[in-house]
Amino acid sequence: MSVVTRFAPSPTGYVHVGSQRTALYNYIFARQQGGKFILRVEDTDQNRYVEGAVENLLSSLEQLGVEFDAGPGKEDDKAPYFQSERNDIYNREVKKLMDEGKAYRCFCSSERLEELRNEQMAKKLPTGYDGKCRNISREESDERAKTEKFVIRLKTPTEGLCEFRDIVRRDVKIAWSQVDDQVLVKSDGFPTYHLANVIDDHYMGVTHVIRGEEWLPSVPKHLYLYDCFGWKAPQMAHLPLLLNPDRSKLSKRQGDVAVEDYLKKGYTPEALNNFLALLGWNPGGKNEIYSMDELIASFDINKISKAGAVFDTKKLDWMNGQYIKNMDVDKYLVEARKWLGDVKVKEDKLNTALMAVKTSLATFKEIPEKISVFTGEAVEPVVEAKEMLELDSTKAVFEAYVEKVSKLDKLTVNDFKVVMKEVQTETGVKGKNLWMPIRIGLTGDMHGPELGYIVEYLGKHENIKRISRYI
RNA sequence: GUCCCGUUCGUUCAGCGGUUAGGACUCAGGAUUUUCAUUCCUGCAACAGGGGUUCGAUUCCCCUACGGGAUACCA
Repeated sequence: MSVVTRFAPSPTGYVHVGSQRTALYNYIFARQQGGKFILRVEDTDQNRYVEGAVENLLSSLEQLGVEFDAGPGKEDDKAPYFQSERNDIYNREVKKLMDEGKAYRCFCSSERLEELRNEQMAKKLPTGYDGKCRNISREESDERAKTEKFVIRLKTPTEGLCEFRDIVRRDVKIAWSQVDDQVLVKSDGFPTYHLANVIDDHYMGVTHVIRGEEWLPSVPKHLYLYDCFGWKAPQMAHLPLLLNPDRSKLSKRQGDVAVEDYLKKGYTPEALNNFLALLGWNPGGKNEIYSMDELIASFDINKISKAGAVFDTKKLDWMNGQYIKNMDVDKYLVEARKWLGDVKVKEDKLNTALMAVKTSLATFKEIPEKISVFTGEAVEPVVEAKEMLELDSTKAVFEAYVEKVSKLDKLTVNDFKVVMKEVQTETGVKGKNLWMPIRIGLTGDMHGPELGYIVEYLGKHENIKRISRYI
């Protein structure tokens, strides 16, 4: 049977990087197995509706190149892909459960439930529904349903052990006594995650459920539901969580968690995917840079690690820098131009300036700062730089430099090289004492991109003007 | 409280009964470069603790500690 995986986020308004990794693993595994990857929107919680969230979700996935084969906008015979539009299916299936006595209406108030929980906690007992409405007769239940609010609960086993195999966790055992009579249908008539998830996965033909570790304790409920329906359960793979530097669950409070945040900070989709894919799994070997195709080729679902991984952006920075350095020149130039911000650069010299900083970027967002050496005025030299300017040799270099440059019509990178050669011959100064004063004289700074680029960018007159100040 | 899951350098990932415990990032030092960056080389740095099993445990089992998750009419 062909593999079908799915990414099933609830539309919260942004894509969490942890979700992105889950989506990535589902996508990669499906592609590798020659299977199908589907996107399903889990929007059964009416209270959590966020305007524009679906558009945002779709756009984030598209930007990162995680392409689904079926989903919103790509409907097929399994559609709809919004859970909020599938209520007929859920109702139909729940009725079966009710008729077979595997689910029941519960009329308990939320106040009673809360009280119950507090009592159980106080007595150091496991918390959970006590089954008060479990044995109400169908007749009485039907009657009360006409006037009272209710939810529908699953009648889960009360004793024994639920044992199952997880691709990541291997063998897991959970006692049924720990499993609550899960609410399947809320009082507003919408299904809970547990119900909708199982029904959808079944009807959509999902073969592998790859999702976050937070779902592991719910697996018995899901397995039992498959059982009640007489369906074959998919294989499960519960991924380790992404963590904050203090090892708590990665959260907004301790930094950016949305994919779009990182895109806005100038990280490339390729680097972000590469980085995320290697958090929890690694093909081994020296190389850490993998294109999507390479990830698909080398991914091994059986080698996903069990422990949570800290989302440390240091490595992301390095990785992103690698992607920028190795980026095709044309692509780089197009992308880099989007990040100029307020910096005003002469159009005819823009490419020169951008190429000069290509190898020094960690993210695109650094571009304005990095190319400001071209566009800005010279900064005030630091002490060490000033000392350099006061050297006797510097005076000779500057005079010779101005003299040579004055004779030229224009000043290109190559002209500059020739000039420097001549200055060196004439003054006898070479090495650091030759080059550094020119750099400082022009920019005021001791560091920066290759001098030739700067010289060419500034042009003949500006060169003369800036150097002359120190003669 | 109860249950589940986890624990190898600071971070990340290898290792799957016998290894000088390996790679990558970070950091430090060096080489190259007119500077910074790049690139290259070198170095620092880890098996949470305690019991077993075994001729031999980082690898298998148990306990403890620590961390995380779940415990919702949220997903």
